[in-house]
Amino acid sequence: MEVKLPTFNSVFSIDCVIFGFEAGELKILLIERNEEPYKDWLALPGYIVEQDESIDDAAERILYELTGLRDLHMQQFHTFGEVNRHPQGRVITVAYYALIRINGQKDLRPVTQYAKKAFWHPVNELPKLAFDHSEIFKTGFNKLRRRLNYQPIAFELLPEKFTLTQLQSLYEAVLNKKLDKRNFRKKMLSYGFLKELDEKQKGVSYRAAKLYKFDRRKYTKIFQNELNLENKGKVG
Amino acid sequence: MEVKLPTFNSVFSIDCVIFGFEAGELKILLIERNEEPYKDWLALPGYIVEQDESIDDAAERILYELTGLRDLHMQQFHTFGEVNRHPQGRVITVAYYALIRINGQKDLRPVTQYAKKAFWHPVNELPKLAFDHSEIFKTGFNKLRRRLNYQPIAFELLPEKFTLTQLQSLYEAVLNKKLDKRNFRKKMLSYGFLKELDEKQKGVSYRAAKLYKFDRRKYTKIFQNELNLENKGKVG
DNA sequence: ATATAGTGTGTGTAAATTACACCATTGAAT
DNA sequence: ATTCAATGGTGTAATTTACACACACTATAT
Repeated sequence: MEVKLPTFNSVFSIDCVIFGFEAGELKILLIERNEEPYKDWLALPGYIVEQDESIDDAAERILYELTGLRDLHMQQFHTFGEVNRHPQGRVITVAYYALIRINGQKDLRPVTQYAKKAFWHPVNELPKLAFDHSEIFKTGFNKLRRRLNYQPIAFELLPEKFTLTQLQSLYEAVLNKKLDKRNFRKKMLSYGFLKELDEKQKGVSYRAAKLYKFDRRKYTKIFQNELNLENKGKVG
Repeated sequence: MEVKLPTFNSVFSIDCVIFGFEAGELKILLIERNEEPYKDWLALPGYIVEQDESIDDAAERILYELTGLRDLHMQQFHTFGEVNRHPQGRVITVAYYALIRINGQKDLRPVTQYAKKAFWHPVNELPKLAFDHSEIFKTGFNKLRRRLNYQPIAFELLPEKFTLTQLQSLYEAVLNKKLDKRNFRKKMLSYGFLKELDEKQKGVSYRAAKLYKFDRRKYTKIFQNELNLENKGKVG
């Protein structure tokens, strides 16, 4: 059945690439669309920017409306402006990404009818996505990789208390390569912004590892005068 | 005298931060505006995107119309979408940057009446710019700095034949810090994509340095299989 | 209760990279 | 001819990175 669609001109939209980390796997948030075009397809959460909101505000609103997630720290990473990227007309989209702890989150519940549901999907073996969203995801993943090297973003994906092995496996999942355990530990600990706790891991059937947490105050104290973390912030 | 201006909604524009290198100094391209708002102010070259052109195409066209420069390899780096960044209405602008050899270029000649003239200005001690262009410049400069570390962009700023000292002083100008001469040479040469020429510098009143050129074929050959140049591509 | 297999924790050393300081060469000025 | 100013060009010590194995803990089988 062919559906007749309206066309429109000069529209800004936002698309979101939201990363989470769960069970040693890196995942992103997808929605199932409930609207033409690409009805029933999987897609990144995304929608149109209003006249009276900044694009940053729009990104937060849209993510909330499509997935129920709020208060993420989202950052734009690229703008996609091919003429025919949207079948209904000229839509330029600004892509944002954010990181989140999956465990701490409740259900994902779209609050508009534009999405049927929202769910996490491993970044490996993603299905085809609506529009040019596969390309948007790929670009976002590359940016994430780069940023991991100079910003303390990993801690936004992990639970508050984590082991060094968990931290390392996150780095490995994002960078898609094995890292050296000794050096990773040495380097991470040498920064001084990881706080060693008295607790140990529980419920594991092997030697329990020490738990750590990220001390943001120390982090900003250490790096407040440094413009450039290229040497200090790099792991791997 | 107050000028009455039209207002408009939902407009995309492009702004360009074009870097050049001349006499050991890093410079950017500015225009003097010939149109309200901000008539007579200095600004980045920028204008509105048409309906039927991709933003990448628009960037090239707009730069050409305002400065006469063509065929630069421009890359977007950030999109600015505050509601009130433009006094006449909602304008979201995608900022692009590019690099160019100043020497090789002829006169700068705007081909529309929107700019009175276009000229190079050192990045140090920039005057106040129209709109939020000072912020756009600053963001672009930071991106340039980062990209210098993992892409061979320096060679786009230098003449075809250059000395290692020139290359180093460009890195120093962009990164705004002194680098170690020995390591810089060792590292640059170790990559293997610099071709040593039989020629030497001419017209200098001191010991003439060897000339080199960038061998892009070797570069792509060397790095074709590497996703990630973090270790190899880093200088400094 | 004891032995054993399995898995993750946690550490030392050699190789490679980076930081640093000096002498050499040339042309211009006197 | 001598000195000065400017840049070219190289060796060594300090730091960072790469790499492999012994030990601790748990679960399971006997």
